[in-house]
Amino acid sequence: MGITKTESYTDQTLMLAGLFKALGHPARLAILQYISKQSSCICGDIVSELPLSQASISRHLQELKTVGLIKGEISGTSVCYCLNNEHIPYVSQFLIQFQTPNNPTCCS
Amino acid sequence: MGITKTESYTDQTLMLAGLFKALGHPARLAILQYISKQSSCICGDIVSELPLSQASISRHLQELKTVGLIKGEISGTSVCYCLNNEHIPYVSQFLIQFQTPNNPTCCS
DNA sequence: TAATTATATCGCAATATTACGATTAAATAA
DNA sequence: TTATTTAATCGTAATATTGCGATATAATTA
Repeated sequence: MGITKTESYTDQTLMLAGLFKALGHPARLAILQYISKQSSCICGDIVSELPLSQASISRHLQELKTVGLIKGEISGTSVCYCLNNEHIPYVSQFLIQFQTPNNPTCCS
Repeated sequence: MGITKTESYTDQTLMLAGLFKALGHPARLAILQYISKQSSCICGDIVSELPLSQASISRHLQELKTVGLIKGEISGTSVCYCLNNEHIPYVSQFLIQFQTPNNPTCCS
């Protein structure tokens, strides 16, 4: 149905899935890397960095903001975006459980 | 368009985005956690663990397998799935760049 | 061989995502 | 006030995802 049975999962699982989902698009990864590369806040010159329209970049930025991966602040006519790394540790921590050695007797 | 301009990104970015995307659904996170919880290979009793139909679970398993997050091996009439942690370090490594301290002069 | 079991795939419907041009809104500059 | 600049939002079209019932496939068992 293209709709997810969200009521069946814990809040934590839903939150993590939301973060992963936001990270699950190459444009958003590129945006995050570009913002992270800058030492200070950058503004909408992401548009000139990526081969997407202003409208599309803006939508991706909103998605990243919604899940809390970036913050934005109006400054004049432009908007300054920067990383919000608050949630990154949860994501990294979650992945650790999958870093145990592969079971050698299993699915060779 | 619901289609991504994949030709604009590096293979590495596309691969990471694919992994994040696969992780970006609560059912798939739940499946991974369930598989990881078992000490040995488990089979399709994931179906009885999650509130999804056999067809839907099977689809999610295929997606996880496609991006290489799990491996599957036929054993009798059933199929044994287990984690493939091969790609996890890339994902974790990628996230490290975002773990630098937030710029305090930026987007208070 | 026929039935059973376990899983994958097909076909479909509902919803979501992606992208963009056009428009709107809000702040600044002329 | 009127332009200009910058970014968000609207509307639309194309494609993707999610989910399930039904069916197919493949190995096992009777």
